[in-house]
Amino acid sequence: MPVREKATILDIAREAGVSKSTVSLVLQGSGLIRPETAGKVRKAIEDVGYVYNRGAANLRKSHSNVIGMVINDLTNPFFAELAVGMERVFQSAGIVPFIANTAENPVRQEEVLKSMMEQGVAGLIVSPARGTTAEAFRRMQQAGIPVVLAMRRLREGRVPAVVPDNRRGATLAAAHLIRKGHRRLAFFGGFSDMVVYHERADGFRDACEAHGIATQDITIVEGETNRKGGMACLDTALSLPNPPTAAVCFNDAVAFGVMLALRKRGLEPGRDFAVVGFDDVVEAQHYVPALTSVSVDTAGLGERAAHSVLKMIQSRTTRAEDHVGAVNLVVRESCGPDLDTSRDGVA
Amino acid sequence: MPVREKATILDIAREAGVSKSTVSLVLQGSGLIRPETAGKVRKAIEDVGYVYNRGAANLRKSHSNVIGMVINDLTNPFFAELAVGMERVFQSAGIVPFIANTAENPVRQEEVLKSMMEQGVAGLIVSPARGTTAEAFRRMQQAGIPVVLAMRRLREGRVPAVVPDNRRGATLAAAHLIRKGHRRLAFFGGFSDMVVYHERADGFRDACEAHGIATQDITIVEGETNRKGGMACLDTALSLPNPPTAAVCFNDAVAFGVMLALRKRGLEPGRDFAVVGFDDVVEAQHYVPALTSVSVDTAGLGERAAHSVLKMIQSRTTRAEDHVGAVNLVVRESCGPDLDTSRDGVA
DNA sequence: CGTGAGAATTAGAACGTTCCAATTCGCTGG
DNA sequence: CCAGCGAATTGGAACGTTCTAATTCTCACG
Repeated sequence: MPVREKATILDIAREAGVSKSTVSLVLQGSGLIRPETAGKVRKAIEDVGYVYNRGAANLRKSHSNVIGMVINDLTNPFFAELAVGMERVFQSAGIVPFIANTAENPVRQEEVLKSMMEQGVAGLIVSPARGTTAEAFRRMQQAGIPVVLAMRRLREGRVPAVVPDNRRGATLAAAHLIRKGHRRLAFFGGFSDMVVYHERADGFRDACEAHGIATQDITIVEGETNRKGGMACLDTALSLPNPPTAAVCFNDAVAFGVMLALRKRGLEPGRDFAVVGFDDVVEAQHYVPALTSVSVDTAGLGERAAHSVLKMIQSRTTRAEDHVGAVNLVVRESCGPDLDTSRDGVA
Repeated sequence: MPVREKATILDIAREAGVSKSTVSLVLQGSGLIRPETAGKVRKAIEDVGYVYNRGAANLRKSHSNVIGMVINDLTNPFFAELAVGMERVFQSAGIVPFIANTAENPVRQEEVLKSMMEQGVAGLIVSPARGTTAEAFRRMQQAGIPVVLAMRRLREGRVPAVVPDNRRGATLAAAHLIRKGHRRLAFFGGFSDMVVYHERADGFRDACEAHGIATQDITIVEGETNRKGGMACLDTALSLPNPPTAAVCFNDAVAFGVMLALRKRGLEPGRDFAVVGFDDVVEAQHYVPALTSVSVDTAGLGERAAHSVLKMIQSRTTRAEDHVGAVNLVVRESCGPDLDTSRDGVA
């Protein structure tokens, strides 16, 4: 491979015997150029192995076609689905989104956001790391770069968000358990510094209250939002004096953890303890037992968020309406059959 | 939010009462500047809300600190793990990798690679989409941009790759099944236009041959490398006249599919049919039954690949040694206990 | 054969940074 | 008080593109 210097627009102008302006015009597909000339230019481009320098171009154009996607946990299949939804709409808009992972780390997130800005992104879709404040987005607001939050909103600050109806989802889940005959319920996972946590936990409480579940029969255990956290939550809850017989989990990962921990204790999820998840990731239906979960149409929310940024970019505004996506409960096997109300649960 | 024009280095120079050169120096942390002056500059930067324009800078510097990561299926947790490994090393090198997904689509991959080049990436780690040819990387070779393939290598062409020892892994898996007493074996999933497929299938055949399994007792079924593909493979295989009693699967996703399909037929994975996966994704250990799988230290390979590009970038070369990562079989429950050799399998 | 009116092409000034070379500053020593 | 030196600062060209305004072609028409 010849390590020839990287070709510029002038090189290919010389090669094709035209001016750099002409080449530029061809590059942006202007109809002004005689097809014959355009052909010559395109051939030269191919011959020389020219690669367009978008950085240089943006210097003048001031609008790039890159959109950044900042995600807090690439490892959670849930976020991969979100990404997939977004990509669908960007692809058809001829845009290549750049994804970056923050691993739930605000410091890393700061770096990532900085890097994206420096790169000159036209817009940003962010699923913020735990503990993110509106402050983190001041820079973008200042620079007029559209930001849409996905899946998680901020406590304060006016950053538009696309989120599922967390409260209602949790209400549905809890009501389902109560309808099944459970009277001692738990909510597992999440931390009180996350807005989503409050929304879901509140929805859970709503249902308990509406159905007259006594406060002392409600167990709430905070914990990490992954399998490990779920396992820990269950262990904590079952060692309590008045243990629950069923749980609404912060998300599916936590639910899987809970089921794992149940098995480890020789209890069968669904029969000995009912579990509901949240998010309805693809694995939920394949698990044994299949997980009852609140479905949130992740990919759909991703699409929605993508459309939002696109529109904001076009209308050069930095604000937009929030969007709250519908949720619905997908009943599978992890809550077992209706509980005999005379039976008193398990421990 | 004041939609003030975006500030440049000159604005902050004016603000701080120094020259643009000084600001530039401060920006790159030169020790030449009097600390006092640097302080003034940094304050101005903060006040004005300046964001560095890396595009403009690269115009002169000609080396960026962006590294691209092109992945063929973000949805597969396996690749998310790969990404995580890479990020670990990039993070400590102060580099923010940009990830893009090709969804196993060579056309999309072409777009993505083009976009990354235009963005001026310093190097690329690519897990190529199915059917990718060396041709796809000619551009980068020409431009002297280091490319390292991860997890999949190309049939032809000299693009350095970091891959697991596929052949040996498949051999281990098959040998395990044979040791358990199985005599009619299958290999499920993957397509013959994938190099990995050949490596794994060959390893499988090696073991069969070494242990004297007759050719007519070997079933090979191609299929998609996801759950759906696995289900299809099992269905096909069990409808054959001389059906297998155990299978080595192309990857864990296929293995999960196979187990699903077994259940659907009322067969119990592990007891009625033995299954081995490949990749050992985190879910493998949590599945019921836990999946026996070939572990490949995905994150480790990711790290390795990352180090490779870094080194290539530094030494401005475009070639490097291949790296073949060690594999080992993690035995769990999906192959059941040793098979009674008098028993004749199932169908 | 001259004249316009488009159509097609082009020169040249930006854009925001880096970096070399040149300038100025602050001292020390004579 | 000045020479001289290193430290600190700065001017200006260059990087690869876009875009406006200007120029040159081409050709139909009188």
